[in-house]
Amino acid sequence: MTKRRTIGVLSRATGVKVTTIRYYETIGLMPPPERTTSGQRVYDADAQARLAFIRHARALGFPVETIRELIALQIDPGRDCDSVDAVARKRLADVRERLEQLKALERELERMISACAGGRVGSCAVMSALADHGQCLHDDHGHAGGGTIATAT
Amino acid sequence: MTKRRTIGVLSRATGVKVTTIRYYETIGLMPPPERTTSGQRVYDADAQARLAFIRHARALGFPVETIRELIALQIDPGRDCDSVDAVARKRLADVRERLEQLKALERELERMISACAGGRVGSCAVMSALADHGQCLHDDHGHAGGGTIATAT
DNA sequence: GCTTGCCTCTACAGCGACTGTAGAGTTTAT
DNA sequence: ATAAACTCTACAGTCGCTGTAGAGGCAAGC
Repeated sequence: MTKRRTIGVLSRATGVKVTTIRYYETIGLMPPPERTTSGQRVYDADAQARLAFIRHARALGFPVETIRELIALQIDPGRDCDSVDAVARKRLADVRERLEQLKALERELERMISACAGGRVGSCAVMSALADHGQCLHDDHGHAGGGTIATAT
Repeated sequence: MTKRRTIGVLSRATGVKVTTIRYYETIGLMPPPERTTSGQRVYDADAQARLAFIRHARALGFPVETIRELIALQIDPGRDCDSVDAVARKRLADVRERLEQLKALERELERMISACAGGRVGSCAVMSALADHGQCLHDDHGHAGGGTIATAT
């Protein structure tokens, strides 16, 4: 007996919000499930496994497009593992790059905060550190407008 | 003689793209500058300082709303420095939290990749690690649907 | 004066990955 | 029978920009 899951049950089982599950369906990441006569979605164990896979990959920061590729590979399990490995390695490289950026941010924020003596805003070290024309971080203020600002948080 | 800067000059001076400067104007982060008779924007040194401040704060990951608050504080420099300090500390806490998350991702990705023996996709360790129902990272799969998936990269 | 080539203008759509809302219908529990 | 909880669709909004289209402006060289 294959368990019949409504979208809410599936949501609680996987930790993916109901609206997000429907969104994944609209973008083709989840296949359209069967419906009851009244039109409610009914999911099986395969759907749950797939959603769990997606959730885990998203938690690791893989973009949706990459997950789409991984699923395509999954469906064709005879192929070489290299592409999967490459995707994971690429992701690891991205994560490490972001880690370095964040560590730099951490250092600068620490420096700013420790300099704050708690006076008035007019003489606040944090403020003057910010007003300082971006010397500390990545000061490309001379030549090119390569203004890729660090993607937030 | 106050230098008259067109938007392109300002852009090159600060490393903020022309379109982004105009965007900051529409959202009220930059004040509307003077215009030539033909309608082109003309900026002064104050505008450049303000834009440099914004750029630096954005590079540190402060959200635009927070920068708006900081600018409001800046305009009123007699007030206590506490709120500025608090904003910076909050940001530091956010950065550190994100650092921890990313380190966890790094560890899990390393583990996945080192387990990959390079066979076929059907038996790929990376794939089965992903299919594994989210045990490793933050397995809130029991009770609540608190599905805040780690914000990507 | 005229052309060339870059610069600037406005207005609006699109990105990624969802989230929120409105308004209506369905299922389950009491 | 009724209330509570769930589900449906469709679409707008989020954040911080980026890209596009089509039109007009400006300095330098001829």
